[in-house]
Amino acid sequence: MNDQSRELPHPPGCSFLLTALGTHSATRFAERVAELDLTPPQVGLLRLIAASPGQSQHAVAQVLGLPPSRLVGLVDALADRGLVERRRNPEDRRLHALHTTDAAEALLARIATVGREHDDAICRSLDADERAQLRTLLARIADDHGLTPGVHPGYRQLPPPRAG
Amino acid sequence: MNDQSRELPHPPGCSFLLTALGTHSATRFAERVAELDLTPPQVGLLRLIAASPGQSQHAVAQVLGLPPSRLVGLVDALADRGLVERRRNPEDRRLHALHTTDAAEALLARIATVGREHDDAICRSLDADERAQLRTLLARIADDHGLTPGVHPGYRQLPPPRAG
DNA sequence: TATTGTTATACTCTATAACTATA
DNA sequence: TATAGTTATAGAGTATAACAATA
Repeated sequence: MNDQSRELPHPPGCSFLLTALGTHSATRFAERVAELDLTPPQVGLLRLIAASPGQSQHAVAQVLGLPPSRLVGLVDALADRGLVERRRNPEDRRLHALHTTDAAEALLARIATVGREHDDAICRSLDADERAQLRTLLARIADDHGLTPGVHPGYRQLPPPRAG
Repeated sequence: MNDQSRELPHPPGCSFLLTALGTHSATRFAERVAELDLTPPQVGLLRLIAASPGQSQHAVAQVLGLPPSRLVGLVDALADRGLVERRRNPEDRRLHALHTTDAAEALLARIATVGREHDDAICRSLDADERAQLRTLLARIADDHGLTPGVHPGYRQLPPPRAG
């Protein structure tokens, strides 16, 4: 019988706080972009295409770390709404270069606003100095673990390449 | 045509780093506990039962923020391995009090070790002072957002009660 | 009639593998 | 034969709702 109550470790380590807050932040962000009729993976893809237009689906899939077959549905959803278009490369008709459309501009601006609002909501208990401190510490960890800046690691099923 | 390449916001805000690192940390932790044949939800449940034995499934479900029906499968898996047992309350036979078994002790110790190793791996690029700083900042945010200490918010489908 | 726990069902997300077209 | 993209299929995870036992 193990009936005496034990404490959960307190204070918890950084990693548990990171996991818990990361989940919380991701959930809140998903709620916000849902009001733009977008899912977080769609947002990440749209922003990536806007930042590096003209890449093939294969190339984009590799950057995000997901199988090309999964990209099809994501691109379809954005293309059906006129936010993204596939352009066949006449020199190699197998390739579909991905581009955002003019219609995506307004939405990208709203996404940027939502992102800032989300950031403010998450960090509202920290002053400017503390936020800068936090960014510095988190960026150090992210770099140490080889995370690609600006790319959410949640797409990939396999670990990112280890940083040297 | 929107062909000129634009930068992703750099440096990113705290919230994106939090989301990305939280996902990364969660994935790595899942890999570690998989070697103990456990999933992260099972680990959270086992640790909760060990910390507060004797609670009903209903009560545990409420703490974790998941539907009671989901708890059934989680408890079943742990009970089948002899780590947890359901004890009927003779005064109200509807209630199943949850307890860890003696056999769970060794596993809980290994979970604690794995947790420390995971924490060290995540934070290895920070010195002791920096880790303390990070914990302080993250704990402030977690408290501000009403996260229950020691409870992963990823079980629940609805937001935790907002902090006053 | 209300509550605890369980079972049945359906839905979402995603990976794998087969397939088409181009090279 | 190899590659880009697509479609088909299956599996994991989870919520909802119906159900059984107990109060």
